Amino acid sequence: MSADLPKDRAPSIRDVARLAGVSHQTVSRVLNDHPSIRETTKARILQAMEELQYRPNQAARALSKGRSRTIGVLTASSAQYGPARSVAAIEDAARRQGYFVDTANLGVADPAAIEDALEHLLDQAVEGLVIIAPQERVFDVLERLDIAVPYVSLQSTGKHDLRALAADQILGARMATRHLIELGHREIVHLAGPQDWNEAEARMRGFLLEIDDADLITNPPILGDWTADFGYFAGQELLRSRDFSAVFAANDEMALGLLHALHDARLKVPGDVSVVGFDDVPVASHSWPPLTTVHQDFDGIGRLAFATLLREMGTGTELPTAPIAPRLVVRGSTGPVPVSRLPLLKRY
Amino acid sequence: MSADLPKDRAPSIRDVARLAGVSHQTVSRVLNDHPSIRETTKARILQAMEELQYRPNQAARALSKGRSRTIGVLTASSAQYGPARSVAAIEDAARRQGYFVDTANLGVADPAAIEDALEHLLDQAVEGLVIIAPQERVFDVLERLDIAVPYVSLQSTGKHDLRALAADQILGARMATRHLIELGHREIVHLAGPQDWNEAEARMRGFLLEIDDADLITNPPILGDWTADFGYFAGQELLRSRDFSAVFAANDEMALGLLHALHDARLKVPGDVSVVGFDDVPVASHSWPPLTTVHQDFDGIGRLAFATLLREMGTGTELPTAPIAPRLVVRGSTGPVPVSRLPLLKRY
DNA sequence: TGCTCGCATGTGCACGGTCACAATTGTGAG
DNA sequence: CTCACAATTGTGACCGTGCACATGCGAGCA
Repeated sequence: MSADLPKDRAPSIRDVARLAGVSHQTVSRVLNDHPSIRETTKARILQAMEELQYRPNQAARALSKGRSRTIGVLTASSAQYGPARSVAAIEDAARRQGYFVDTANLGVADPAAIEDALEHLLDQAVEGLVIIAPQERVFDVLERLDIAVPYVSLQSTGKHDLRALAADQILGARMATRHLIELGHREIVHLAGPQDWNEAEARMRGFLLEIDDADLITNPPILGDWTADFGYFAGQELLRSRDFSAVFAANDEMALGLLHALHDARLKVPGDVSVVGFDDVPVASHSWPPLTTVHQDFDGIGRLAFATLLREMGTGTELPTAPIAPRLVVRGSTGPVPVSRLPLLKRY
Repeated sequence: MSADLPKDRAPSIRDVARLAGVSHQTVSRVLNDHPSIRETTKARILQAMEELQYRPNQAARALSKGRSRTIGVLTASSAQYGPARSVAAIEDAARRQGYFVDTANLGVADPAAIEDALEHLLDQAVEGLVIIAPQERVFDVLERLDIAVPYVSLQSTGKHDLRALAADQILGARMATRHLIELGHREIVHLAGPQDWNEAEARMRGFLLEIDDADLITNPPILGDWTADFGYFAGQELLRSRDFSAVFAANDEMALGLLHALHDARLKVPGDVSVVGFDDVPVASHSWPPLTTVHQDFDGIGRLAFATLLREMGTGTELPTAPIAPRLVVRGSTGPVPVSRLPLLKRY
């Protein structure tokens, strides 16, 4: 029978100590797995904890240790498949290590909003940050605020690569582009992501590098906003104005919207136009035709991000830095360049 | 010029107090907007804070006030569009009110994992919980643990409706089903979600109610797992074994997978088969044909969930409880029952 | 002038842990 | 049996804030 006088507040380590007939410090030792404690004492204390339904107070612990065991995740458009998936993986990994995860979402990404979200996370005394809002502006703010905690970033580019973890976007884009070139396509359009997104820029760079290596020419890419709606309208526009036999879209959503526009125009995919996406979202394999795309291991990236952050934070075990390779998944939306266009090719 | 002796630890209110020449309590009053403070004093303190880059310590505040200003979000499959969207909305609303959001993801949903995730959140002394893992098991665990904090649940059903906030799933399902019936369909198949998901059950119930009201008969629904892959395989199976002219899928992903199977079989949608989904994910309007589906306002649901939780927690202002109505969006995947099937209908 | 009252501010402790250090008990060798 | 030393346990201060309760001070009033 428990003799707990309901003191309305949660039981503390001293309450446990009293019940077990020891000092509060001994209880603390049990909590922290201190080596020298007599087994019988430990058992008695554990039982007292059980009886009182004791639960350690994280705030008190954070206060006295000066460590919050919390990491912050800053995301943009976290409703998108890739980021959402990575966030879930990070949370999972963090929880396994006893860390808490605090998230802040960026609706609009103007500097004020970014700073606001960042301040919010810093208020919580996070020990590290994961940035999944890979926009250059975010890094500018990060540098300006002179953040005291380590951070890593998902999705990479240029100057911040030391802290960036991601599938190699440039390589992925090159794989997609080369695939189209190998199928004989010469007039390839790139439907890019928003310019201020690092990964959009990296994919565009990969595309241009590959085009260049093949001695092809291309029109300037179309700058989109990642959405299927944009892909649809861009497709309508393209059909009206340009001559092309293949499109490399910077993500699957835009590719799917594009597919819609092509269907509307009664064009055959891949008979008339080939389409490649990027990400390999779950429905990509069920579009009509199934979408050829570049697969990324979002879970793996998330896990790796947390592991790396842990290392940066000084805790955590060293782990082999497995590079994350993107993978081209060839499905039904790409095929040889249409025969009708072959004569045209002679021009090049 | 600041005269900060770098004491390696973050500045506290006492440091600010010393610099401003007041007591720590006066600084605390500034932080908490206490009414009686001389303007000049307040200004002096604010400047001292600025100079020291002072940032209040949440852990200390939580400890002394006994309030963490943190809410917990328990999600299952948070990478799915709807939940991800609602979570983002919740975080946004919470941040606006100065609350922190701690998230725990449920990979597998066995009771041990549920309890684990819940314990994790409770360890952080959350003041409220939002459950977006609408599985009956979760509520069982919640009841068993006898949680001391208020909670609300997204997606509803039966016995927990008092705390449930969601678009009316039954109504949505009825709307989708009625739409098919009004188009003349009599052999309608329901591709349901996993039975242990409340919303899957609600949608199935809505479907059956509407079928019943129209005096139709139907085969037992097929129990799926929400994925497009399942929709695809279910479609192949259906084509092999059953006679039907329309399918109501419990979510868009399964509907899209089903569409794929129908395309593979060279069937026309909606010429041969009509398909309705549920959720209205962004790509639903760009499938081929564009998917008729039931739209839910995930953002609104998330915001309402947080507002309600705030009310339950005793803070927060009363707000009009706007019921969240789902909305049928008719697109290209549904049409009149095929002429070829009309004679068959005479049987009924 | 003395008293009350309200504003502005200060003092000291509590919150629930951890840390550094002291005290006590147990163990084995000589 | 005694002593050195390790194992185990206890004591008190401290982490940064907020609360309860003084205290000082000027204004208003009899």
